[in-house]
Amino acid sequence: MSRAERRKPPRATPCKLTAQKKLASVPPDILDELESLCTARAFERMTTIAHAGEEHAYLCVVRNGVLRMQKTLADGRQHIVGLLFAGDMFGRVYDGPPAFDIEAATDAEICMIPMRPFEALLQKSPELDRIVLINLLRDLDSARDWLIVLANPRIMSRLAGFLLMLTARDEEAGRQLSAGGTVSVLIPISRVDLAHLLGTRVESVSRAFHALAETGCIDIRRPDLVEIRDAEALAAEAGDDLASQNAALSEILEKGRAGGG
Amino acid sequence: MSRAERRKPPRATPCKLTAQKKLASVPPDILDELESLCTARAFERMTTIAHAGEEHAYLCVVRNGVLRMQKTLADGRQHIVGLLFAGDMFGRVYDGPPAFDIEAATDAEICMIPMRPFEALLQKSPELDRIVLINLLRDLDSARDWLIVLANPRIMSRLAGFLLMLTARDEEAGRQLSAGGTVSVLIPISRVDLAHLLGTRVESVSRAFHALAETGCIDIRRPDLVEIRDAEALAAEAGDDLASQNAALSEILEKGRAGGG
DNA sequence: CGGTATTTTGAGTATCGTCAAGGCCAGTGG
DNA sequence: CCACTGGCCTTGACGATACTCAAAATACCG
Repeated sequence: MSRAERRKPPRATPCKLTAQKKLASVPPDILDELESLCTARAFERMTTIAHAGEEHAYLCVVRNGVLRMQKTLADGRQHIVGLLFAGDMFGRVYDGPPAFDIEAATDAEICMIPMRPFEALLQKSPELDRIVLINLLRDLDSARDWLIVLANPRIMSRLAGFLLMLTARDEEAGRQLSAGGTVSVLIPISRVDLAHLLGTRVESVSRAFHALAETGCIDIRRPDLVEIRDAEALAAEAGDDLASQNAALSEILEKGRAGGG
Repeated sequence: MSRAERRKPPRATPCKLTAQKKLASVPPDILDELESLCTARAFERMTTIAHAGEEHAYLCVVRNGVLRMQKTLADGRQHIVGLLFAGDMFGRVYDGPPAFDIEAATDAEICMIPMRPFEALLQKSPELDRIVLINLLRDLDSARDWLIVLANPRIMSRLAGFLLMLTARDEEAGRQLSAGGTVSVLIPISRVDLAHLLGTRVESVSRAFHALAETGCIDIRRPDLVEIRDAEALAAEAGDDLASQNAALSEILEKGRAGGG
């Protein structure tokens, strides 16, 4: 079923873009045009949303769920270079085909706007253009965050970095942590995918999880659900440079230090 | 001396931006305005060009030399997240302060355009805006290339990937390789920096260099100058996914395969 | 020519990758 | 309702690789 849905995305419904606070600065008339162009579509887990080498026909905004950007190698192995969460955009305006596939890591809903009309709108609205540009800058920062995480020689440290970045993405989690409490993080991808993302093997990922649990940093509730018990220890394990470098993350740790002792 | 020059860049000279083929599609009148705003400045090796946390006052284009983007950690260690070569742009339009320092890895000349007037020009010229946008997309691809290189578990493979990306950046080198010949690549950063970039230690980098020399992939002329003897073997070592994924690189290898046997 | 920074080499230890087997969970079919 | 099956996660053992510490060799600069 999911394979058959690849080329014809299912369940097109109108989409309320006004909910996206990212788009707050866009003038109402442009926003109206955007909404008329935009359809929300649901994708099942494991379905491919965009293929590497095929020009993006849509500019997309993730409404909910998690997407993964990946390169599928000749031998069938997959290499993940990033994850996309709610609010993230993708689709390369003005440019040629992408180098990566986009797949739904979980069931996901996506706002899709046909590319050509979107580009036309981009030229009409400097505000919208700015948002796209700033969004790209954020993506770049995010990719460089990943570089720092991956540059860490120890797998356990890389996993710590991953967990922190996952937490930083989620405002809700941030609030709970800064209240001095613990927070549960849902890990949206399998161990295999996580291994690809961290540049290692499944077994090492598993061992790293349990090593972090051993030191009291985390508590493994389910394979895909961990509780952050000591965010600071986790940050220390990740190398601390990560925390000092990521604004959202350092804010969380800062608050946690003040509130939770 | 070099420390003193940090805040007041030396030797401001007018700058011919028409030479940048990237800017070919910009209308002449806009280009004139750009050139009147732009001054070229020379930076000595090791001098800081932009500080993390300080908003960029200039949009910059590298004329020659190599720059490194890095995070300086609390304990003084430095972590490199990318290199900038001739033609590369940096400076975040519309956005807040950057998370990384920019330092000259070699002596370098840089075109600097004051940010506010540049942003004004950006709103006047959709062509210029597009160029900035597409440039960002390229940076993003480049960062993701790095992710794939860094995800490789073996240091020797990461070094192979680094050398190939270095070669792919340099059109001259590409041409020589595609003629079936060998090509010498100047490594613009020290072993320590390279170790930081590859997420490992100096000793391992050194060993990896000599391991690649042992297998005949490269020839070490000087510590900072290696000759690529077998680009294909290097690509195989780097994992091949890198080559298939990077357009410039695969083109070079393609030509080399056809021309040099 | 001497002093310094960088690179290289060596030995020992920790970590990770590989191969193999076992356990847990959900979905399937009796 | 229960046994079976397949996918995913975990654990164990062993060899390969990389990190740490220490020291020597080389290149660079005045």
